[in-house]
Amino acid sequence: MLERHELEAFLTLAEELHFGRTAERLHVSTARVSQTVAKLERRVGALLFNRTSRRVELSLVGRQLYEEIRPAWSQITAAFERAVDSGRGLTGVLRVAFNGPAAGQLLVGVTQLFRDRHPDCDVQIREANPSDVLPWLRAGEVDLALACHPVREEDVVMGPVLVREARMLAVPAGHSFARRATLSVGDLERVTVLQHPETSCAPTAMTVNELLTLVGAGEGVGVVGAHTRRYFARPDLAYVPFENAEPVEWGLLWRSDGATARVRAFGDAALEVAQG
Amino acid sequence: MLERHELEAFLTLAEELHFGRTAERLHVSTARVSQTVAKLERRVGALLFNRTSRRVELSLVGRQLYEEIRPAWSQITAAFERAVDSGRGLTGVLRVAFNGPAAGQLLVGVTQLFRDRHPDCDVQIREANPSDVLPWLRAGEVDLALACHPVREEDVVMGPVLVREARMLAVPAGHSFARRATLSVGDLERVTVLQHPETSCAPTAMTVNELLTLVGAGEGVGVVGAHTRRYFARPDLAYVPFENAEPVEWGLLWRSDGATARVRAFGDAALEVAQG
DNA sequence: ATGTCTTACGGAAGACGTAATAATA
DNA sequence: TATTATTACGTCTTCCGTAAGACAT
Repeated sequence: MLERHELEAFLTLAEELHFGRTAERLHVSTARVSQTVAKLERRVGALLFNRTSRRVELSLVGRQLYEEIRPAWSQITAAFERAVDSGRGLTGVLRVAFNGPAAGQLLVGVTQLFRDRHPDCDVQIREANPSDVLPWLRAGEVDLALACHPVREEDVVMGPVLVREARMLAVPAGHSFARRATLSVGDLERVTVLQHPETSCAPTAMTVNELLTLVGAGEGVGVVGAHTRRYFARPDLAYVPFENAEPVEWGLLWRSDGATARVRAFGDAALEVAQG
Repeated sequence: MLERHELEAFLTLAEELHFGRTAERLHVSTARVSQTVAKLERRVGALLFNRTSRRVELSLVGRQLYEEIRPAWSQITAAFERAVDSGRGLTGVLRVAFNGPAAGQLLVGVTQLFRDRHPDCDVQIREANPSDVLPWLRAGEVDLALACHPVREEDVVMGPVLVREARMLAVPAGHSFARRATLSVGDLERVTVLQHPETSCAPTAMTVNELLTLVGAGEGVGVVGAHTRRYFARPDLAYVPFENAEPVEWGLLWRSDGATARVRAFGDAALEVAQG
């Protein structure tokens, strides 16, 4: 008595706190989520969520239940995944997200190696905007993402660093910094730094192109990785390296409860390609 | 993807290793168990059980899966039970097994107190043969059992001792021991001791009456608790106390993953009745 | 030959989506 | 008024038991 679909509806709603998004993640209608949760609450005998048509939040019993069953259910799904993997070897689909042409190019090589080794496992690559990466991972829309480290989230694991590149500043072509050979981090205090999703949690630009356009328009400057200079050379911009900044590091991300054999095997392939 | 009914069919079959008993525990037909497991195996891509129509045993992947999933699922069901308890207070049914008239009499008092405190929770009492106690607990047919301590099983928990009584020996009326005021444990070496389910794992008598009948027929002697003398006084038997034996101890037993609020509340009531 | 697992098939339960409704900010 | 949760209802999947079959001892 506590069906899988009820469990997942409850867990997902507890995370999303929104019937629409929950339904989307579960690929069902919002009506179904509502009815499923309502039925569960009737059986428990108490509201699991306090909600109006505008806000959803966990009740006390709901929170307690969530905390107790979330890790256990992750364990079960992971164990099942492992059983499938050892049952049929590496099969199924592995969905990988990336952001930016440099990451894409790296993934091409990794994917070739992976497909070579595991021909029965399908690999699907999707480009993501930086702000999509974590939501996609959390929703299970992708199993892996190649993104900028560091991501400090409890439910997401970072793999080893695959690429390290110099941190550079994108400035308008006419800016005084454009004539400098190098910059120091201290120089940033004298200019407006536009936030960029790869390096910040509160972005003003959702994509690299948006950021660079803003910089070109003189709205400010932007911190980017060295690859940007190669892939996004523009007449209205100049890129100047820092002399004392930490490098930008790229690596794979996956959900901490999503470390399936597929994910681990892809991580192995990625590390080999990056090192070789 | 791993429905509750599949999970329970798998876990139960892994414990019973028998489709018929599994079906019985799950209250479904054996055909259903067979189809459910078969479907699960198709999805995993490997046999979970090696079986003929005569023998069922866990495969390697099956064993791995069982060990990883068993504790997690227990956690989930227990958490759900707790949610229901805190949601509607103590409701539902509590099924308690006991063995022997003395235990039954104690349970009458405990049940009265429990019903007084938790009028919304139904209590069902069933008498069990000593050999039924553990199977019934494991199958979830009862939530609690009042039985002889000690039971040393990993999946069964013993509550505190509720009753302590002298250990006595049942002997034929004409036996030389029948004229003794007391016996020592050493005396047992000179006679045939019939095993009794309450005190042994390899019984020759399934019930107390069977044991006493055998003793009366001169087949041997039997070790029993003092209450037996009161409830099973027979002309063909004599009961003689030991002077140096450990007392017989009675207490409640429940499944280690079945410590619901109902079970705990009944345990509390039992302890109060036994002490008061 | 008997007990046990599996296959075949018809019926019922309930999970699902669409569309209309209620409620909140 | 717009957004979001809930209710109503018809469809369809699939879970289920019965009964017959296959298999091993």
